[in-house]
Amino acid sequence: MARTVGSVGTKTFDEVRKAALYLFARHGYASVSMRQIAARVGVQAGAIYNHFPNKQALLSDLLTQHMRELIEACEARPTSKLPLNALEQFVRFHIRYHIDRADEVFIAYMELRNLEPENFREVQVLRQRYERVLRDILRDGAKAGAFEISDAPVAGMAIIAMLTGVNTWFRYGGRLSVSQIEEIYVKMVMQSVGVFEPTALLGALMEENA
Amino acid sequence: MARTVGSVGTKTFDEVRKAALYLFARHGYASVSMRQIAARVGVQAGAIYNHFPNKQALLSDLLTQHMRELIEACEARPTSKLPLNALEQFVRFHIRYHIDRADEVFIAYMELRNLEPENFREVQVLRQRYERVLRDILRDGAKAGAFEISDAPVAGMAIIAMLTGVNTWFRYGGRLSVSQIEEIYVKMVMQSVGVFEPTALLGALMEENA
DNA sequence: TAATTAAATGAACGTTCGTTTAATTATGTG
DNA sequence: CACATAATTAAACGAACGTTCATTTAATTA
Repeated sequence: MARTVGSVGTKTFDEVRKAALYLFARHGYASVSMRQIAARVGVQAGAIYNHFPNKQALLSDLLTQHMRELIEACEARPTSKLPLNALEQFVRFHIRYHIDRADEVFIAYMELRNLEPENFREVQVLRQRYERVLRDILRDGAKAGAFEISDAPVAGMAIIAMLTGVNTWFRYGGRLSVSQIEEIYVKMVMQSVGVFEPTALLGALMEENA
Repeated sequence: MARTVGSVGTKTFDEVRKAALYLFARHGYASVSMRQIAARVGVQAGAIYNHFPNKQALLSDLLTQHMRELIEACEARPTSKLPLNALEQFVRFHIRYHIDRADEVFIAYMELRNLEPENFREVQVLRQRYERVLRDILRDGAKAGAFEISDAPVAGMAIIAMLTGVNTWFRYGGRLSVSQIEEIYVKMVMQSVGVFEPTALLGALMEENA
């Protein structure tokens, strides 16, 4: 096997992905050498080329794979017909997923510019598909009078930025639990779109984690 | 002059800073070579070392300088005693400043990890001083009953992430003007902390840009 | 005008980079 | 067990990296 991302799922393939993810997230794509990745796997640099044609393919694989899994998980999330509940469910999903996959999320934002044009476009399309989920919830909710927002696209970008920002400061073992953080963000997002009364769903979950 | 950041304010010094800012923002610190920076200035790579001792000092200078100017501008912004107005003024300042200095803001977030420990700490201290401004507004406002927030530190980080996120999508000449974007974000932030009625200040500015 | 200093050049330094190649080892199938 | 194939190693490639340095050029001061 050589010159292509083909040995999917084999032991070394997965270990190379994992090592690259770890190192890219901590030091950045451009600062990490193939030799460093190989050393972390316990192998020589040349061995990586049996699983990935080059360094760029390794980055591209990590990013597109992450975006695909994000979308897949997002489509499998619980969703209500009520815009209000749908938004809350999206927020909970996004916060949880982005805390669980901190490294993947981080490089998906930081290393976009190190993707060659074709790979960049592929990731960009996937990202836009994800952002559209929230934008549609907001648009439908605004149309139904459930939300008080000036502009659904901007509101969507603002909310995603707010939520994803949790990754820049959250660390396990800190002052707040994941559940507590989730509640804080849910409340802020709901309020930001003009929803002030706790919903049944919101109220029940706040009791649960009180 | 050599081996130190000493030729501050000279022509080439400023041009090197500007070229580095431009290139770091677009391609990332690690991906930009001293030769590329020099070429953009119209000079040979060695000439840069008459103004900066090394590449790291160039990055560090850009980041600390940016943070200092941000804090200086922040301290010069209009500020009300009323938490509600103070928050609105902070939001307007932050949005404007971060749209005006897109490149500086971008590298201040993206290239932190490429700073050596000592330089990193310096920038981090400045960043925390800035974040504290918003946190104090939120804390005081919450104490006075002006805001409906669960946790001032988290709310502060969430709001800053939301506002700074404008840099990832805003481009001049787009669908919305800077003023319109400012209004949208002001409204979202005020609502996110539980403020729903347009204030006098908010109302007046919305009229102005209607 | 002469002396001094600053700035820039152009070549070179040692090192590291991503990647390739030939030889060797491991693996799995008849 | 033999044999084919896949995986890995160790060495090497040319290119590019940050940085240094002797020297030249330009500007300033004496």
